[in-house]
Amino acid sequence: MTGMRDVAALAKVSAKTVSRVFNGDSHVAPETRKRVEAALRELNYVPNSLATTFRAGRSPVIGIAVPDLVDPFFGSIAKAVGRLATENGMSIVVTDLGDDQAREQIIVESLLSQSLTGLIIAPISHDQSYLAAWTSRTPVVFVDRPPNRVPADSFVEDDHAGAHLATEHLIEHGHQRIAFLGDTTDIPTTSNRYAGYRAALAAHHIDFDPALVALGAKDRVGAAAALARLTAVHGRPTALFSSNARCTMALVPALAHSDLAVTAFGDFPMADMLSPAITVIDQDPILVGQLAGQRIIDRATHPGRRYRRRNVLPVSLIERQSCRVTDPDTQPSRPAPVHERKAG
Amino acid sequence: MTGMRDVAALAKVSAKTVSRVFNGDSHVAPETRKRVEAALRELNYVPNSLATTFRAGRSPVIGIAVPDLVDPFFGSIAKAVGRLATENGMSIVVTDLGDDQAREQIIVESLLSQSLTGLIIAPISHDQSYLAAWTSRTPVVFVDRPPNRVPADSFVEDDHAGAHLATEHLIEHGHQRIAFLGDTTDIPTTSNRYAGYRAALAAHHIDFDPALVALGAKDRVGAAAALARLTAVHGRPTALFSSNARCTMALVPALAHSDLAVTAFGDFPMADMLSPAITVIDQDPILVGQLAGQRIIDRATHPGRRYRRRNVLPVSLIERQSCRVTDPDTQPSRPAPVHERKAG
DNA sequence: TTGTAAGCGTTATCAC
DNA sequence: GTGATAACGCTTACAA
Repeated sequence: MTGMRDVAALAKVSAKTVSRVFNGDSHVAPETRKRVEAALRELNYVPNSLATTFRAGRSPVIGIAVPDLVDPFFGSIAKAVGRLATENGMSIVVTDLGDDQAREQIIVESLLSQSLTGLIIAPISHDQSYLAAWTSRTPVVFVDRPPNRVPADSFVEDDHAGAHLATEHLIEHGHQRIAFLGDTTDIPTTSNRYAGYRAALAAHHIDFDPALVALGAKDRVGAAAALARLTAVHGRPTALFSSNARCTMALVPALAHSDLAVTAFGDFPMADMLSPAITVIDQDPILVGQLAGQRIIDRATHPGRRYRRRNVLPVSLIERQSCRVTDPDTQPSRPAPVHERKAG
Repeated sequence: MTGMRDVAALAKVSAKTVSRVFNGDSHVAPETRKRVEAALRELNYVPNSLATTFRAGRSPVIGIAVPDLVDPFFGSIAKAVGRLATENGMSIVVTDLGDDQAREQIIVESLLSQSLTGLIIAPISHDQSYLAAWTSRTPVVFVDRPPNRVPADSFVEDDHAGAHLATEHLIEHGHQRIAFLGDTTDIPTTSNRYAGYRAALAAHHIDFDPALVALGAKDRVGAAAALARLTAVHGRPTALFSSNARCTMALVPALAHSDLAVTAFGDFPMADMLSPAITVIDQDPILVGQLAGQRIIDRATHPGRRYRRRNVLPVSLIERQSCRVTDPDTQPSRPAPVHERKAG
């Protein structure tokens, strides 16, 4: 590989002058600059970014750790951060945390040990206190899920309000026996939504029935089992609130054989094309990614400045048909927009 | 940050010995090793990976450039490579190429200038000759789409056979007027599938009708327009082959108002839950990712060795209902498996 | 305006 | 078995 020394030799200047020219330093004689530029071009100089990065002491890279990269929600976040990074001459390293909570710390610390410009994380464990040792060196921003046992920036959706909205929507459609479906209330996202669900029931003076809470719906088998348990309950539910998109997608097959009205937290591709089309709480992953990425850049650029730590983004309800399954006299509205799969 | 010199001072040895201990070199007296290990632990030594990487001259990172990270097909590839990378102590940098062909080279070269261990790419342009300058330093593996104007490893699905299979399947269901839907035959993936489609027609002595080829179906609007054009044709089609998952997803809304039988190249989440469930050619993005990632590792580990450049992976047909829309007397088979959205 | 020297943290070389 | 020294390619500090 041809380095600055080679260019310097060809242009008959010192390596430092080549550095100056390459980095646009103004204190170079036009004459010299021209010679150096010619040499740069002739040798097709490409800087050794490993050396530059080493010298700078920090890598122009934003790390992203999410539970599941294939989930379009997290995929969109990564994509949005990626675009922002590219615009700022940086790149992104992406890690899939999977679902083994015990591995989170190892994976994340291996990311952090790379002297990144910043880290964006949607954690899967209940304790990110291990981050405390890193945050002074590397800005960390939480997305979708708030930090546990460590102070850090976060951009999360309004889980409570969204769940309240979704549950209330079912109540307004005349339902009183409304089930809650989730994977695990272990993660704050789900527990917040659970709280929102209960708050909506309470606000409408509907008694909460623990028998209507079904967890473990992380795949199709689990969702079918959960649904079976629910319909076996004495005083079976007439409606169901699914607390996240993954559950909802897992639920879809079982739903086909059911007459439950449904609202769900989180839109997903094709949700509007199912029968019935699913009424959902819509989030904005692209915005989340943009805000989180921008925060990393801001923190890295102005280390001193103060920022709002906790940021809650509003959500909205997209009404489709699934909320009125047992409410058939109402006109179906036309399908509302859904996140489309598209590039760019 | 505490470095090897600090550890060395504490353990009263040289930095080199610390390096030896830390890297498990056997030529260290047990006595010394113990002292050093204690010091390492006491100072909580974390190596400066920037320095290590700089010294090594190459970054333990696999680059991935795909058209669209949110597309579950590419997302799965990235995820599979990521797992492999983690298992080998590496990470992945991911870039979304978007759909601006002109930017591909800039984006990819900015990746390559980082001295990666290797690059996995699903290109969007027609010319990757710019890679020639890099391949001697960095192994490059193409996925999903073969290289253009540059020799390189590739792992692609059997586009021709898959399209042939899908088209033939419609023919076997009694269709003679079969349309081809795509975004652009510009990319080899689609043109290969187009060829497979035509070959199937020819094999069954069905005349090819150019009026039944509809392109530009890259989003819902485009797909609806394409479908409208097709149904306006004299001797309108009774069936349609959609040449990629993106088109198919875009087509779904329009399909609801149509009686076309459909087969499609590429499975996607919820394809089995639509009405009708879409019969698809199934690919295996996880396998693609594993093979491509392994090839990068192999090439990096054994630079001399020779490998098979062109690798074509078999595809299979998953029969659902959409292929028999105008063939209603046949029994619908039960839904076949689909790539589920799941972590881990 | 330009060049020299030093150093970023790690590891390879080669003495001891 | 252990350590001094140099080197990776670049940039900062300082000198000329």
